[in-house]
Amino acid sequence: MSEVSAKKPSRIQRRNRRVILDAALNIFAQHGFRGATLDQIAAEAGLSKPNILYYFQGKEDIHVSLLSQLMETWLDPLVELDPQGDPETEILDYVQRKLDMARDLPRESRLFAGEILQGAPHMGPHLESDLKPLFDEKCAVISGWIDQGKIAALDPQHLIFSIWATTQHYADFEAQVSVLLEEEAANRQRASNHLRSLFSALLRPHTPPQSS
Amino acid sequence: MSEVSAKKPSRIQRRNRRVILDAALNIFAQHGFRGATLDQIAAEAGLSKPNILYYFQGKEDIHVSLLSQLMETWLDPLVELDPQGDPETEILDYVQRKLDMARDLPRESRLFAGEILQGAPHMGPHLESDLKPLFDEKCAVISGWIDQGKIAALDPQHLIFSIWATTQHYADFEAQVSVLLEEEAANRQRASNHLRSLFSALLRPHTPPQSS
DNA sequence: CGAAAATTTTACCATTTGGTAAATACACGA
DNA sequence: TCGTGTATTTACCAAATGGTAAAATTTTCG
Repeated sequence: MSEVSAKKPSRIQRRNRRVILDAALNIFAQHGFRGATLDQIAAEAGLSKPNILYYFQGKEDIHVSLLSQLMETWLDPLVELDPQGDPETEILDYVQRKLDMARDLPRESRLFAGEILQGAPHMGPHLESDLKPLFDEKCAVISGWIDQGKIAALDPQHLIFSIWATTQHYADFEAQVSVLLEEEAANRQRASNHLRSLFSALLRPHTPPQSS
Repeated sequence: MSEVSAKKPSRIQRRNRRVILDAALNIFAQHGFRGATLDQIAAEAGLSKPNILYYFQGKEDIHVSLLSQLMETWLDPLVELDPQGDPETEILDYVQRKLDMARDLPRESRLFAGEILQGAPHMGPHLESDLKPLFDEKCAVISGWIDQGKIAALDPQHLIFSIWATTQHYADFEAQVSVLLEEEAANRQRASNHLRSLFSALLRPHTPPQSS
């Protein structure tokens, strides 16, 4: 009986909450938290402002809902990094998953980036409780691989930072990337190849030229 | 004679404009353009709001002034990349300069990141006119090095993106980095070493990537 | 000094924005 | 079909915010 209001949500409730969150994701990702207005979100969702406030306590509530919902999706690729798998494959596949995610979910990437950029005012706890343990765990996995001589001696923490930075860059700095890159269909593949080379070179810097 | 109002600025003018821009940099970097208020900037600058509007046409004018002023500083490390120098040294030194800049000027990095994240609403022209030509020029330099067999066959454009992403990450995502890294004095050096390894590994192997 | 120009303050204003109260329309099970 | 709880709209409001007018103060310079 710890739940205060535990009515099961109706079909309309579920639909409208989903519609609102999707609209809010568009707006928040584009303008940031302060830059977004409830009127914009309402218009995007095709609902009236008071109607939106019927489903959410307020602007901040929507934002927080989006962020915590995003956390799961966001951490998923790292969760999948398998301690039992082949180290090089695992890490390069992780890079690829992160890149795919940045490409397929740019709104989510920008929402997250904006939040962190502002000092994570709505996410401090989540970072500590969700991200930090996972990060530490996977750093330990990578350290283990290094100790076993399976990959080069690199810095696990900063390796992960580099993977995050390079992959999310394509979503977060898309406005800049698109100015500098002529629009080509092959860009996606070129980015993927580049990152593969980049991190693959780091993992086996002293290995013979060929391996496959 | 093309200047409309070309009075030379007084000492007070120069001092106050500088004070305002510095205050605005603090506020804009922390809250973004929409999140920042003139009152905050005024308080930070120790001036009254109307007094600020005596020196700048409006909020947007301050923001634009900051951004165009920043452009020079920001591009400087890339300008210094010397086509005549040793390729590996030049690129690794560029990485180091960018990392130092992210560390020493985090406000500027975040201001820039926020602007790009929102789709560069105040910087589109600057990107085209200032950044793009420089970017293309330096990509050509790197391509030249590749053609001469001085470095591995890599993708110049995406290499530069990776350098930007990894270095600026430490400023832009500082809120996340500081949660995940225990505060150590050595972190700065560790990041530097890591990035050196990362890009150095990419440059060295002259083995063309396997296509599959 | 003293007047003109530059600078700063005081007192406002219009708009935007997050949010609310209450009335109204609707859905759905008995 | 009817009544009850759910969903939505209408009409607002108070605070915040970008900005202005004009008076008052300070600086500059002949």
